[in-house]
Parts: sequence; structure tokens; C-alpha cells
Amino acid sequence: MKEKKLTIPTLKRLPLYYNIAIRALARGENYISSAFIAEKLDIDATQVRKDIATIGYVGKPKVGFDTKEFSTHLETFLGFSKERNIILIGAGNLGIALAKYDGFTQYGLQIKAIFDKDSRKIGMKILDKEVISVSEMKNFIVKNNIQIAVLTIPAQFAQEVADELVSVGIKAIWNFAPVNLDLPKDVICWNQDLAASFITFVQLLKD
Amino acid sequence: MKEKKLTIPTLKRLPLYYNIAIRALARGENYISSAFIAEKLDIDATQVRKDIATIGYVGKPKVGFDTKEFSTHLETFLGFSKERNIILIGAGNLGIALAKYDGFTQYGLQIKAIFDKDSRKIGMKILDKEVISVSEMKNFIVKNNIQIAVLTIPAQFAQEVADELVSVGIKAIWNFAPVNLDLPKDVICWNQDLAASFITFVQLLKD
DNA sequence: TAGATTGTTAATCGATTAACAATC
DNA sequence: TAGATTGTTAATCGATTAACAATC
Repeated sequence: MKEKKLTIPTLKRLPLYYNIAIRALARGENYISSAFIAEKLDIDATQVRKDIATIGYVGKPKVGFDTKEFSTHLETFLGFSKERNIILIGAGNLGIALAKYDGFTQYGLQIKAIFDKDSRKIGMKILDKEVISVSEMKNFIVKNNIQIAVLTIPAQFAQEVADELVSVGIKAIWNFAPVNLDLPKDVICWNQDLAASFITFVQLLKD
Repeated sequence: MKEKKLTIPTLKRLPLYYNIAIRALARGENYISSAFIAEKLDIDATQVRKDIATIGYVGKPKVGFDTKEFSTHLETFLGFSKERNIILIGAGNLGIALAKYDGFTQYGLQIKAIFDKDSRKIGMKILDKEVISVSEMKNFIVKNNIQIAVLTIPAQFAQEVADELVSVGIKAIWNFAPVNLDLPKDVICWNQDLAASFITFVQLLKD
């Protein structure tokens, strides 16, 4: 029941457990074992049990983890029902793809606005959201109490925009620009450099 | 000079070093130190030197690493000049965004074709590439000796498409679908589940 | 030369895996 | 009950960090 310290590796695995759990639930499986999850993810079953213990969920010895209960526990723990107000900066291809991506909404991600500096894009509709001029960004953040920003702009503008975001109290940045941002320690930055990720991936073909 | 074993953590950092090096080069800085790189990435300078030693590049004690030489060494090591023939499966928002993304071309990524099963999308042009029916996918892979596939299709179709890919000799899959694929051990799979990544990211806001 | 930075070995830290008792 | 699976402690493994000699 007591929660231990969560590490990043554990935090990365939890959403994967969730995916497996809801799929098992959809198939009508009432219980899943740590060995089953481990096999799917090609990791150790002890790892799985330890992670699950860390978030305070307990299984039934001999039976496994109650699929429904476990899924719900993960939903609560990971905060899916908690609405996350987010803004997206950069209405390029990637920004538009993310704005349209339906994989996010089920996790409570609510994109409140999309900003761009290109006047030709201002007013454009992406699903139900309009592209707004970056000149209105700071005001919008303050007014709507936004805490999370997604950066899908070219690398050369990323730092200056990040500085603006920080100046109005943004607490977390999901950064798709291929650059490491210089930020105050209390601002969380999550880098998602797809090109860098691709390069790492193809290196694995070497051996 | 001798190359030691490359670990995944090291492989993930190398592209970041490259980004920093080319930017320093553009600013006209002839040398960069491990301390400089470390500070940018908020990691330990020893780590940086160790990684660099691993890929067989040597710096100058007292001076640092020759920016131009180091960049070139990384380009060669990471194989940017080696053309990678790739196909993309799934012409949805994310697939189109990746197909248009210019961040890849400089690293040798060549998208040879885009496949989709939606007849309304077949024939659509994305930059200079046409969307082709998945029914032609296997033939295309064999004829063009494709080794790498990018999967940007819904989770429920990912496994069957992956099986098809494997059956015609695909060696590596960059998987954006939120599902863990069941593949032969010799096929490399790199999962890029953006929704899962987002969930992990927002957990960091908890403390 | 003196000082700064690399290269590398040793120490530490943390994550993964093994072993096994507890449990239903 | 016997067997299967959890929960957890101990052992291992690997990655990061500290220390410092080598070098220009």
C-alpha cells in the first residue's frame, strides 16, 4: 500500500502495462500475471511486480492481477481523469498531427490553443481549435492558467519561445525541437527529438 | 582508437553531441570541451568523454575536441552519408508529418514510398512521394530492397502489418503504434509511442 | 612552465534479476 | 492439499560519477 519512490524507467513502463491491461480486459481476461506482461514487453517478471508494488497495487497470489481493478488503478494513478490544459506552439506538420492525434484525449490531454507566428496560418482551423498569433500567447497562458506547453517549432526559435513561456509561469515543456533548452531547474523539460531518436534506432542495425 | 561496446544510453547521447557540435561550429568555435557539452545536456563531463572515447575519437588535452573534426567523425560514425531506404506505412496525420519532416533528410533518411489501405488516399502526393496501396507493399519491399519500415497505423492493425513486413525480410521497424509487436529476435523494433511518452512526462509534474 | 583539459581506472550508485518465503 | 503466483530481500549487473595521472 505504501508508495515507494518512482524512477523514470518505472514511469516509462507504467503506460505500457496499461496498454496491455486494457487490451486483456477487452478480450475478457479477468486476471493477468506479471509473467504475461513481462513476456509481452520482453522484460523480467520481477520488474513488473516491483513496478506494480511501487504504485501501491496488490495482486492475488496464485491468481494474478485483477485486470479491471488494475486498469482502473493505473488510470487513477496516472491521472487520466485529471484534465490537463495544454497549449501547442508551432502549427507545422508535426504540430498539426499532434493537434489532430486522437491518441491523447483518452489520457486527459486537452489542447486549448495552437499558436504560430506565420500570419497565413492564423485563423486556420485544426479540428475545433483555431491557430492564434504568438503575440497573444503570454496573455492566453495567464488567463487560462496553462501549465504545460508543447513545442513544435524550428530549433532556432525554441529557446526564445521557451524563455517567454517560463516568464509567464509555464511549468513543463514537451519539446520536439532538436535543441536542449536552457531552463530554470523547477521547469520540467521532456525532449522528444524524433530525428535523434531515429539515428539511435538505425545504429542498432550495425551489429 | 579501439572501439568499445556501445550501450543504448550512449547511442542516445551521440546525436545530442552532434547537435551541439554543429551549432558550435556554426558559431565559429574551433574547439569544444567535454565540460561545455555536459553543461548543455545537464550530464557529467566524464560521461561525455567516455562516450566520445567509445566511438574512437580523441581530443587534445588542454584544448578540447576539434569542433569540425568531431562533427565529421560523428557524421561518419552515425552513418549520415549512408542512404537509408525506408518505407512509411500509414498516411494519417502523423505519417504525413513524418513524410514532410525535413529534419530527417540531413541524416540520410530517404522515404521511398508511403503505403495506406484507404482508397481515398491512394495516389495522394506528399511532397514528391505518392501514396500507394498496401496491396503493393510486399512487392515494393522486395524489388527495392527496403530494410526499414516506419509504422504509423492504428494499434489494431500493427501486428498483422508487422508480420507481413517480416515475411518479406524487413530488418527494422520504427513503431509509432501504441502496441508491443511480437517479432522474431533478429528484427529490431524501436517503439515511439507518443501518448505513452506524454503520460510519463506529465507524471514528473507530481512532485 | 603552469594550467587546463583529456583519457582512464576505481568507486559509487541505481536498476535489473535471482531466489524464495508467503499466500490463496 | 499442491501448485501457481505474488511480494520482497539479496545478489548481480551495468551505468554514472569521482579521482587523478597524462598531456600539450
